[in-house]
Amino acid sequence: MAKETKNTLRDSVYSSLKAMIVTGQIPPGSRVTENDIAVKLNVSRTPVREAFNRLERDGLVTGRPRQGYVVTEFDINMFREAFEIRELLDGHATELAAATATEQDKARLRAMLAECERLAAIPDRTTREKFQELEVGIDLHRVIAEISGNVMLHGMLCGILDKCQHYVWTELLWLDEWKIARDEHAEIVDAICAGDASRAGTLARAHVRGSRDNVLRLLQAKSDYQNFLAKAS
Amino acid sequence: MAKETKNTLRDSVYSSLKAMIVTGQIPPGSRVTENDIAVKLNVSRTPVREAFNRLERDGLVTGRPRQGYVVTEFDINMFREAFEIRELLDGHATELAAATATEQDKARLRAMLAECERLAAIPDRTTREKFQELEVGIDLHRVIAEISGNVMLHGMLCGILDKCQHYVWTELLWLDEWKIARDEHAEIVDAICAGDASRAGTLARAHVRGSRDNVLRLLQAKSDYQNFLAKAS
DNA sequence: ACACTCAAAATTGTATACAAAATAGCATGC
DNA sequence: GCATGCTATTTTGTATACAATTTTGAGTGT
Repeated sequence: MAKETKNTLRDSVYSSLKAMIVTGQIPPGSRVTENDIAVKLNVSRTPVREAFNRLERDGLVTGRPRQGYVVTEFDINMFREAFEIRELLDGHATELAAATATEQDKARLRAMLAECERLAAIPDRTTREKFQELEVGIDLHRVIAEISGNVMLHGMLCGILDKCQHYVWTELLWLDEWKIARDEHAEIVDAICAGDASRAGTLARAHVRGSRDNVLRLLQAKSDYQNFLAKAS
Repeated sequence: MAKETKNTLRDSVYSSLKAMIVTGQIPPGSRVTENDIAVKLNVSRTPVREAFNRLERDGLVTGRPRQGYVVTEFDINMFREAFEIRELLDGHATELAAATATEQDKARLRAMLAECERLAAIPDRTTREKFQELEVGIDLHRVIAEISGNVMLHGMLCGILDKCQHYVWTELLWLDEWKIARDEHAEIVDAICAGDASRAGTLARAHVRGSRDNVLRLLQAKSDYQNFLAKAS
């Protein structure tokens, strides 16, 4: 049956499908039919269709009339676009969060930071644990957006972060060199806790740019590696 | 049948419903049942359901399981949130547009400006013509976002602009004092045509702030008027 | 061997039937 | 007369049946 059982089948199917897509279980570019999913999750096509509709709205799948759905393949351009927007939104959200965070909010952020540290310190990490660290790192930004108090901003940032997460997980997680900018996260949380909105915003924007450059560097490395393999064969 | 006939019924229903909601034909806060719409548009419930799903994702209706859908009532807070984000996104999009606009793009913007002028100059305007002027004014921002070249940014801005349009049309259009900031639009287009990204961005951000203040002022006037009526009765 | 045509299979789009849940109204009891 | 509980209606959630369209493949003709 479904992975997570919520109130309605539609929501449950949506969650399952989204998880399968974001984590790369269903690889980008692969064609997915309603029937496959319906059979796999043991439900009828109706809730599956509605889940697909929402996923299409999220930009995680693209579907053309009577031709089925394809898991979105993000190219480097979409990635650049997403990070360009993230710099604006994340920066602003972090400023707002620094200005309005309560003690409870601050404790929550520090706890996430600690969890990140804990996961990073595990000696021989499984892939699952590496996933988790990445996920907490991204969740930190979601929580900051939530603390900002701007509900719309929070929603939009969550949508973008989903896509970034999808991209990183499906394209780059095979690289062991991946590193989370733990220091930068810590600095941002510090600035928020100190209530220094201006500094928090500046740090957040720099962090987004840094993450972007880091990913672009890894993509280059990946491309080089693939070229090397192609030449060698 | 449906208002606009596109490829699929779902799309057609979506367009019709969205138009009815954004223009206030279906007033905010009113409950809408799938069956009503299905009967009204002479289609089955299935495409109506899918249209509602998309509208819910757009934030134009909110639906809870087995309780039907309600046209979203925007309060002043949502309005502030939307304009806060618009200032960021619109500003950035305008900067990008100024940096990359082709001659064709510039001609398109100038044509929209001219259309705005034409509609504004009509002596005794019908409500429909007032609608149109407002719509072209908002469309100008959509086109600028499109010209920016950042597809994701364009999509997000369109979503926000839909909501702003909805809010203004349903809450404020009854006021005759409404004025479009034609001069500001012209200045922005000028800056884009001159390729002055920095100035275009600054103007755009100021324009969003100005529009926000203008709407807030009108809201205050509306509130005062309603209080006056309440006291008088 | 290649290309073209037609048909069959697969897949989505739409409609309808049925089930479950929530709301509203009515009746009954206090 | 009011409150409470039950039933009936309304409405969404899900499943399935049917229609339309696209794709694929086989078969035939050149």
